[in-house]
This record gives sequence, C-alpha cells and structure tokens, in this order.
Amino acid sequence: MNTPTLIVILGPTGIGKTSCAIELAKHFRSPIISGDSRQIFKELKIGTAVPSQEQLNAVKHYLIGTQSITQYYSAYEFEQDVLKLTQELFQQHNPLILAGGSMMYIDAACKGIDELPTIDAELRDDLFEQYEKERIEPFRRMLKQMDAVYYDQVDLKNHKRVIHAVEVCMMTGVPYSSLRKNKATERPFNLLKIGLNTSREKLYKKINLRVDQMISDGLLDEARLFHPQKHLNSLNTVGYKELFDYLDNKLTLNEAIELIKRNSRRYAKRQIAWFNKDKETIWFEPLDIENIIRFVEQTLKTQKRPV
RNA sequence: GGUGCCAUAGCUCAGUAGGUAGAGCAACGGACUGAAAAUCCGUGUGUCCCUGGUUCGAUUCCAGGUGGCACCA
Repeated sequence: MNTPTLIVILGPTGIGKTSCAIELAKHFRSPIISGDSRQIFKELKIGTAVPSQEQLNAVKHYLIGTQSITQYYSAYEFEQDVLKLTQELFQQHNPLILAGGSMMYIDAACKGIDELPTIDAELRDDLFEQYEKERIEPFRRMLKQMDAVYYDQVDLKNHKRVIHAVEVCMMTGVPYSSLRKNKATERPFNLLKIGLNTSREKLYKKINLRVDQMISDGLLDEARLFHPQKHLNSLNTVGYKELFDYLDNKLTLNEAIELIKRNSRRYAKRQIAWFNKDKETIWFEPLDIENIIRFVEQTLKTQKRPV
C-alpha cells in the first residue's frame, strides 16, 4: 500500500480556497476537511463564508458546523478531529483535501500541537476578571515566579500569552515551558501544501466585494441574532464584532462595514505573513485550477512510495 | 473673460518668521503551539503643482503658467 496524501489548500481570506478545493475534490473524488476556526461553529454562516448548499451537495465536507458557539474548541481539538477523520477517510479515499486559512489550525493538523491541560472555565474567568481590573503587570510578576524560562521568551506586552502561561502553570503546578515541546510530529500521510495568493490589489478588491455581498446576504440579521452573546470568544470574529458595535450604537452601519473590510484586509496580511514562513508551500494564482491539478497529479505520482 | 482663495504622504489636513517637512486615517513589515478571524510589536511611504526670479540656500518670498473652488460678469 502507498502512503496516502493530504492536500492542504491554504491562503488569505477571500482568495478562493473554497472553490479551488471543490474543483480539486471533484477531480480526485475526495472529501474536503475544513480548516477554518470559525466555520466550525454551526451558528455562523454568512459571516464565515461557509460553502453554499450547492457546494456542500457537490462534495462531502467535514468539520463545518460541528460545534456550537457556546462550546470550547481550540487548535488541539482540531488536531484530534483531523487525525481521527483522516484515519477513517483514507480507508476509502486518497488523496484527501484540507482547505482553510486558520493558521494555527492548519499547523496543528500538519505537525501537531503540544498537549496541555484544558483550563477550568472558573479559573480562566477569575484571571480574566483580575486582568480587567489590574491589567497585565501582576501576571508578569506571577509568570516570572512560576516560569522564569518562559518569562524570558514571551512577548510581555501580549496579555493573552502571559495570562495563558500563568493559567497553565496554576492548572498543572509545573512551569508552562516544561510542557512546551514545540516539535513537529510525523504524520502517517504525505502533505502537499498548495498556497493561493494574488496581487494585494486584486485580493483587497475581492475582500471588499465579498464583505458587501455578505451584507446583502443578511449578515446584519445574523449578527443581531447573536448580539446577546457577543462576549463569547467564538463571536470575537471579524464581521460580527464590528456589527455588534453598530448594534450598540458605537458606530454607524457604514463605519462598521468599512471596519469589517479593513479588519479582513489586516487578517489576510497576517495569514500571508504566517504562511510565507513555510517553505514547503507551493504557490498558485487562485484561478489557476488547471495547473494546480496538473501539479498535484505529478506530485502524487512521485510520492507513491511503499510504506 | 475678471477678481479672490487654494495646490504639501494614498486620503483629510497641519507646518516651515527661508536651512528639503508631520499628524490622523489608510497602507506596509513582522511575531505568534491550546481563545488564533484572537492577541501583540515595528515602519513615513513625499519632485511640498510647474517654470523662472531673488538668495549662500526656496516647499516657504516674488512673477508667470497650470489645475480646482467661490464670487462677479
């Protein structure tokens, strides 16, 4: 038997990963696993650009709408889900396709993420409350005491990292740094990473148009529906948080829409910076489906090696 | 056609009593292993409209042009 291959379609938001993945899926008769940290929530549809019903009918998709916005989910859970799914699906299919732009989720699926304890909700809430009142300084002091190694590495201005390290130390009783292996684990399958990108000008045009489309598709109604739960982490999401500010009368609707566009552009920039670091990725223009298929076929041939 | 005002970063504008310039927004670069569509860090990107004049030196002063706006015909 040959080692199966997971084709990973990645790239900035709005570039066209969904339709590219579907073309590949049709060609190779593969199902698609979504690598998207927001499409996984069943309540979020318009703002996360989930595939259309037609697209979902054409190709079997996994990990879309499997969680509720009230549930805890993270890159670790995602890795577990992907490993389970690939093991199952490779029985029947090869290659498989993983498509998405959630940087850390994609990395977790491709090379694993360290196992850490899940933090008690109560502890997390307490610490967050303390942060609201006392800001970051006390957490820096705690971290310095509990984990001097990580204290020297961490970005001390980034409260999320500092607090997270503190809560892990408190939860486990050992230094956070002692649990961080940060070492890639081997997968029982080949990885073929296809990056989609284009000129900044074209990308931004696509993003801006897509935001306008989401608005006319009813994004505001979707946001209004979840407005009462706006504090949920899953709703700290571009497209929703700006509309919550409009619903709270902090912005006009137009200002909110412009901010959704800007924040989407900035998100795209961060994705590009992250994905550019991975030298394994082969980059294509999003409409270059023919070449992508040809390239994948070539690579699959050379990858065919006995286990 | 005449008169007046304006022309500085991608946009809106500030400024230089003559020594080549700075804010906001936008943009750009980056970090990041369990909240990641999150969070955090860094960076002015400029024929100061054009051509002459005065001056050691003009984005700044003067003249003429060009473009925009307003008013008068």
